Amino acid sequence: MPFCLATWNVNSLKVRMPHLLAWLNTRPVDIVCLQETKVTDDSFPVQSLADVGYRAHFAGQKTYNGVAILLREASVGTSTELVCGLPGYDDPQARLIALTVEGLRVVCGYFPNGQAVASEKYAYKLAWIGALTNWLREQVQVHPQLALLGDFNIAPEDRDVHDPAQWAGQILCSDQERAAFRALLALGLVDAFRLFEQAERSFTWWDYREFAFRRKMGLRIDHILLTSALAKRCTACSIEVELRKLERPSDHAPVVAVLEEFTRPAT
DNA sequence: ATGGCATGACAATCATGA
Repeated sequence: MPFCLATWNVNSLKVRMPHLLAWLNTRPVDIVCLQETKVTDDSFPVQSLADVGYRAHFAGQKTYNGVAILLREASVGTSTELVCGLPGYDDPQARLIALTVEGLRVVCGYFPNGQAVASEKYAYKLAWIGALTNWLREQVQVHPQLALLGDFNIAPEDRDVHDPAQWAGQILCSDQERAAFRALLALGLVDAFRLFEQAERSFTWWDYREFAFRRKMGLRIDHILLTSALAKRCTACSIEVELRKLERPSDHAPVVAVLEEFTRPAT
């Protein structure tokens, strides 16, 4: 049985629960990273997810942000080393959660949007990613099998943008953001999606406005980065575009990476 | 040049997203 890792910005877990449950029913991925849950921890739908076989770890806040990692009970054991919030970076915004399961370090991040280049939020975005990069530099040493999944809010290359000329230098596509993305790769991580041949105009986010989805006007800003040890085990990576076609969809589609059968290292 | 659409908080608009 292959082992599947997924990431999905749900844009409100409360609103997207029916979609999430239906999706997990047809595609029972083993580990699911969620962003923009927009729920406080006391109202996280723990029971509804337990009912369909998933154990949840979460770090949320009111109205904005919020991240979670769901573990499929039938396929993974106990998790350890739970981290909520970016270590060493004092941040009231709930944007990071990490845990270790099956020898796998799973880091789920909701990167700041940045709003506009040169804005205060842009500076925060770059600082946040810088702090993440520094923390991961240590993490990849300790955990050779590490996966960074989430909404990066960065389109790494022009081929990840429906209209590169229109987006040139804009937020999500600026040189500094792309450099920050490459700095993450420089830690020894690889973009799982680009390990395989993919269709042109493959995106993970489409604006709700202007019929952007049907017009294929999107960006690829949700990613799964893998250490080389994991990349060797990765046999496929795809975007679950079908979920963007549903009624009341999230503006993001999930990304799924498939790993070949995991062999527990000898202890 | 601006807003479009969606969500949540809050009770008519407003902040935020990307």
